[in-house]
Amino acid sequence: MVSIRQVARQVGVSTATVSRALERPHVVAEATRQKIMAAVAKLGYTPNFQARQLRTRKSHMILVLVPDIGNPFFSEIIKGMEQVAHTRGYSLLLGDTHDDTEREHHYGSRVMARQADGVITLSARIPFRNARELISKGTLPPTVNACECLENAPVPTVQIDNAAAAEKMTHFLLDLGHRRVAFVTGPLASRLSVDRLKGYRKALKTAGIEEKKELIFNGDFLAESGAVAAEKFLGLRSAPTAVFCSNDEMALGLIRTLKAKGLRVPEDMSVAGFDDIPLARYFDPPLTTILQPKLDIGRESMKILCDMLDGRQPAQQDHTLPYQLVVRDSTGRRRAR
Amino acid sequence: MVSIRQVARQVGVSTATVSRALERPHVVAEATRQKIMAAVAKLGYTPNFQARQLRTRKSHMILVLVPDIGNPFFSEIIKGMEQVAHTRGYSLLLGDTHDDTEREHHYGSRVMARQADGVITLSARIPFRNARELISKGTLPPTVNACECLENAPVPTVQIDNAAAAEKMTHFLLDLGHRRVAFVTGPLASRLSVDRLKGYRKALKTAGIEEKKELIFNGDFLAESGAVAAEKFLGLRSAPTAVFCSNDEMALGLIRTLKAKGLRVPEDMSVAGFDDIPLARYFDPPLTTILQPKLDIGRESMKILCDMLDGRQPAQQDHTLPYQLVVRDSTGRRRAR
DNA sequence: CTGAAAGCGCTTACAG
DNA sequence: CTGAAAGCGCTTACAG
Repeated sequence: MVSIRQVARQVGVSTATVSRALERPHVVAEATRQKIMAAVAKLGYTPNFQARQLRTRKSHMILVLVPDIGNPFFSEIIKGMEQVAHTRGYSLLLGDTHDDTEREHHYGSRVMARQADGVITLSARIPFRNARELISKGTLPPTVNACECLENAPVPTVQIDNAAAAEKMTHFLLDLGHRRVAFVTGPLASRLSVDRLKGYRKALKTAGIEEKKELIFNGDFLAESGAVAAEKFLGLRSAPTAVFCSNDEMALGLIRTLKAKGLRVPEDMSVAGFDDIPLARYFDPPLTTILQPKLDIGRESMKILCDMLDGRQPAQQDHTLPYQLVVRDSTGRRRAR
Repeated sequence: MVSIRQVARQVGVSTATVSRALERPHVVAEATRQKIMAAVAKLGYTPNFQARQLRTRKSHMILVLVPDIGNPFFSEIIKGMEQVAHTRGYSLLLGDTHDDTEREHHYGSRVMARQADGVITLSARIPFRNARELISKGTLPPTVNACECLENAPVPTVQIDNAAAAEKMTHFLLDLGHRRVAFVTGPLASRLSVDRLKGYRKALKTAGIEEKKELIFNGDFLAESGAVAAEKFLGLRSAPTAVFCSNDEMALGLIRTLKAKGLRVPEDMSVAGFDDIPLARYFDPPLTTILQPKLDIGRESMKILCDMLDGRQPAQQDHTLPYQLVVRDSTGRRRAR
């Protein structure tokens, strides 16, 4: 590896001058600068980032913690993060946590070790072992949360209003004449899943419809659990005429089972999803769902973190982005059976 | 930030001893070690990675370059990479290149700057501006390629035999009685897409079937291009009875248009895909496709790179992983019209 | 088993 | 506009 000293020697200047020529070209005499640039090119010099980072005490890396990078919902968000990070001179240190606390702490320690300047997490936990202590001491490293919600923590959060979105979708189904509207939850350990359930409940209440326990199925966001939910709902004495799933994958799994049992969607049962993953419009039937602005969630959370690293604290804690109810063909008016 | 000096001072030993206690505990007297560990805990000391990296000249980071992190095929592969990286003590520096050479070079320069010890790329290019020169000088940083194939470059490649897989699928369709088998390519700038096309052609040739130009559609791996392909094929005087798409998304887009036009799959037209993304089994009909071992591709490529970083060159350049023809319901025997 | 010292490759106040 | 010097926070041969 060629270092700054070799460039300096070649040109006959000090390393300080080489450093300046590279970092703040205008403070160096033009002639000097040109000689330096020529030497840099000739020697194929690339500044050592680690050295620079150590000296400037900045890594220009952002740790991104995701429960499952294979999930298309998350990977879209990360795409948005990368866009902003790139334009602002940061790189992504990616940690797939498998939703495991140990792994979160493992990666979180990289921030403590200054390998990253801050962290954006897509799960509901702060990834530091001694999070409470750090918070009370006011020494929590710059942290932003996307999609989830960290309670009692001074951490900016970027998400849609999950409860309101779920409420809206439920009302939409209700307005279509459905009275027995079932709901498939996500893993209830996550705040976002709970919020969606709340929204569903609130809509029922507003409409004066009694909540039926058997119409709520605890899913896990995987397509297969939608399939299991379908089996269960179909086994009921009185099956629902509409099902609202907490994500698109579960809706897809549910629809598949419905069709396998000879039911038509939406004629025999309406089905709605949540997220609007890229393939949702290609489902058969195309899925009615809640569009989450995935790229924007990624972009906004990264923007906030970068601002924090630049010393600008966000004006507010909660950043609520707009969602959209996308009506496609998987939902329809309730029909007499 | 508390540094190693403060720990040393607290215990009354040198920084060297603290460093040893942390890195090679057995070379330090047990009593000393315990005092040090106590101080570490008390002060909340975390070693500074950047300093360690600079000193040891190892970043323990791997640059992973992906054309589109939002693509579920790629994100599964990255998942596999992360698994191996984590167990071997490496972290992922993620670069989304949008298939853009400039961005590849931007991220590639991070390796030159020692911010990463090596790179795995999922595109067909070596991400260094002066790649040729580096190769001829023998100073190419450790590089591994996954899924694509870098010609004339001393870079290990991990992939399935795309040509053989495509050939097998084509034979499968032919054996079902189809004679007019269409093919939707991926972007032909990529070697892998060309290989699949080659396999398709070879199968036709072996079967003694003349290749028809109008039965080959140049797609781009997006669902929409499958839809466009469907329009085109349906507009032919003599439409194909089977279509083989170079990935699952295009197959899905194609199927949607087919259905919209009133055709049944597979009764009126058989459709096959490639990759076996997680949702492929939930398509309607469930998609016949080539299963690529995505996690294994990720794992294997990371294993090879880590081995290289440990000084172990891989025995061979090409690492060909097994694929699988998965027959589901989107393909069937050719029927008389 | 431990310490003093050198050094990884930069950047930056300070002085001129 | 430029240089000498200090220092970021570690690790490691060397010596004892």
